[in-house]
Amino acid sequence: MVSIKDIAKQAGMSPSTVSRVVNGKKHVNSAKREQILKLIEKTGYVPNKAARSMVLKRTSTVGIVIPDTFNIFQRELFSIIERNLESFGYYTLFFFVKFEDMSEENCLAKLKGEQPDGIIMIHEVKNAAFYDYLAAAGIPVVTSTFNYPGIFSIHVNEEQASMEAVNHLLQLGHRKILMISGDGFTFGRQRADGFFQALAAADVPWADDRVVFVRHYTAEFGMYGMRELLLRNRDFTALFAATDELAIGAVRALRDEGIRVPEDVSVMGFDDIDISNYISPRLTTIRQPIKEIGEQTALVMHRFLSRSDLPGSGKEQILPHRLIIRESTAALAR
Amino acid sequence: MVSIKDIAKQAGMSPSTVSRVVNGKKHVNSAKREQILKLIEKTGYVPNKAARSMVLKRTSTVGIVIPDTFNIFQRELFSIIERNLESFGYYTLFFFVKFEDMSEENCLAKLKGEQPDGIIMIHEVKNAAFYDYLAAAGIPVVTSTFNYPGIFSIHVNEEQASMEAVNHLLQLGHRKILMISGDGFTFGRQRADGFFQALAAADVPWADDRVVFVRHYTAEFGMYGMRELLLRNRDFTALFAATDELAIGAVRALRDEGIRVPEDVSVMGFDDIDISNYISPRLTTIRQPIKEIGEQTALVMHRFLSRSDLPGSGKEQILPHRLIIRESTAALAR
DNA sequence: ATGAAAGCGCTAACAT
DNA sequence: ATGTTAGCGCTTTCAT
Repeated sequence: MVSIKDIAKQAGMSPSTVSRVVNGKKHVNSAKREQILKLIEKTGYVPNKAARSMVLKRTSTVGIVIPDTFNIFQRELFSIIERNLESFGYYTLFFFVKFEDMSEENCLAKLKGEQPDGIIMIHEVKNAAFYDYLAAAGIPVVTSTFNYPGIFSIHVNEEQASMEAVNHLLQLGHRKILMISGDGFTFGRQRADGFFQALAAADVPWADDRVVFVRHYTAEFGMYGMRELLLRNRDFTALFAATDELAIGAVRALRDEGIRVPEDVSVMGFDDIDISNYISPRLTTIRQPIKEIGEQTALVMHRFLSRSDLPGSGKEQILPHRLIIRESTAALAR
Repeated sequence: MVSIKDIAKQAGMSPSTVSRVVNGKKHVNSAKREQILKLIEKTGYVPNKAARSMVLKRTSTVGIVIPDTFNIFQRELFSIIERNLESFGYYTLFFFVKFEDMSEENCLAKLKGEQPDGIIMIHEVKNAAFYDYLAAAGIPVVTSTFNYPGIFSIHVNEEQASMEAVNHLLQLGHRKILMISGDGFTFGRQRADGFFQALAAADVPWADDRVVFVRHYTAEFGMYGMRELLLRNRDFTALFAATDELAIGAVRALRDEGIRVPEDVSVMGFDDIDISNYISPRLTTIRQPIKEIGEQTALVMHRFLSRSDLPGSGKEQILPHRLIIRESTAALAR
């Protein structure tokens, strides 16, 4: 591995001069600069990140905390964040939190060793010690797609969005509406809350057994959830699933019972993942402004880190969602 | 940030002793060891990775090169690899290659700075300089899901798998079979080759315009590809898509024209991504042994790195695929 | 068994 | 404008 010393020696100059060139500092004779640049090109020299971090006491790295089982929506989100972070000159480090005991602790230990300059959380870690450590260590944190007290958060208004989803169903004439959500994260509860609120606002009587909370927000669990609901009571005409993947699984379970979507039952999703526009029926859903969320997340982090401009007065940024009406919902027959 | 010196000072010992304890070396008085361990626990000390890498000249980090636009199959794969790598004690670093000029160079530069101990490639980088650098730098490389001359590769037999897919269609009585593949990567060409070979072996006449190569292996491009094919010639009864996502998009395009799957046209996918078993119709596809591929990839890398056991004589490991028959294919209606 | 000292590659203060 | 020096946190000889 060619080091700064090698370059210096070959150029007959000191390491400092080379360092100045590498970092684009002023006060270097332009002829020498040229020469060094040429040498760098020739040798393929690239500064050693570890060495640099050590003296600078920063790593130029942003950690992204994300569930090991990230869904398609999260996958798209972190791609966008990564891209934007890169454009600001940061490296990205992923911390995958697994669905296991100790995984959060594990992740925290890793994080301590890696010392990222900032942390973006796309996953809601349960252990408060996690946030406490970050706060104590003075590491800037931004949460994306959920909010955590005291932390800068970028997300949509989940309740509001859910209410709109349910209102869409209500406007279509549906009254007997079911919901599948998850109990894992705050957004699952928020989306369920929006569901309850919308129903209450419309004076639609509603019973406890019309909602089921499953363990994961996947198609597989959507199918299980729907089967459970089907077992309980078959008198319904619409379903609101807390994520598109859940919706896809639910549609599967419905079809397996010979129930047609949307002719017999309307189904709403949430997230508008890529595939939702291609499957049959195309899913009616709520779209989160994923691009904006990703861009804002990276931008806010950059501001924290560069201190060029502290994020606005507030502690959260709420971005607008949008109802996307497609084929999986229809007016109540008759 | 608490350092090894802090611990040493508090314990009234030297940094060397602390280092020995941290690294579980012998030759430390067990009472002192206890005391230090307690102190580490208390202070939450975690060794600084950068400092350690610098003296050790290794980072305990494995880089994973993956396309920015990774599909669901790749997402699952790298999750598995990451998990397994972690169990061997490695950190994982992701290098996302974007679909842009210079992105590979960019990625290579990053890689040089990060100095991972090994590289796992899930993405087939085009630029030979990439592989050349890795070889010259003596960094072990393992390619997963594709093979590259001279590099240890773990993958299925793509041609063979495609032939089986096509044979399934042939056995169902189909003769007029179309294909959608991509031109981006080797596997796209290999899967197309398998298609041609199977047709040739069965003496099925075939024309050039029955295959289309699209730019990305996504549902969106599957839809475009199918539309193109539909424009050319509507006389066909089956389609083989090089990935499940392509297949999903193709089914969309077919349906938009009122063509039923599988009643009018049978559709085969490849990869068996999660969602394929939930959508309608459930996709008939080829399953890659994703878990085994991921585990083997991590294991082979570990062997390279620990030198405990060099990977077997060969340079590749071919894992068995499997035909998964579901609902999107059916016997040719008379 | 333990400590002192050197050095990994780099940057920044300080000289010149 | 450029070089010299110290030091970031760690591990590893080499003494003792």
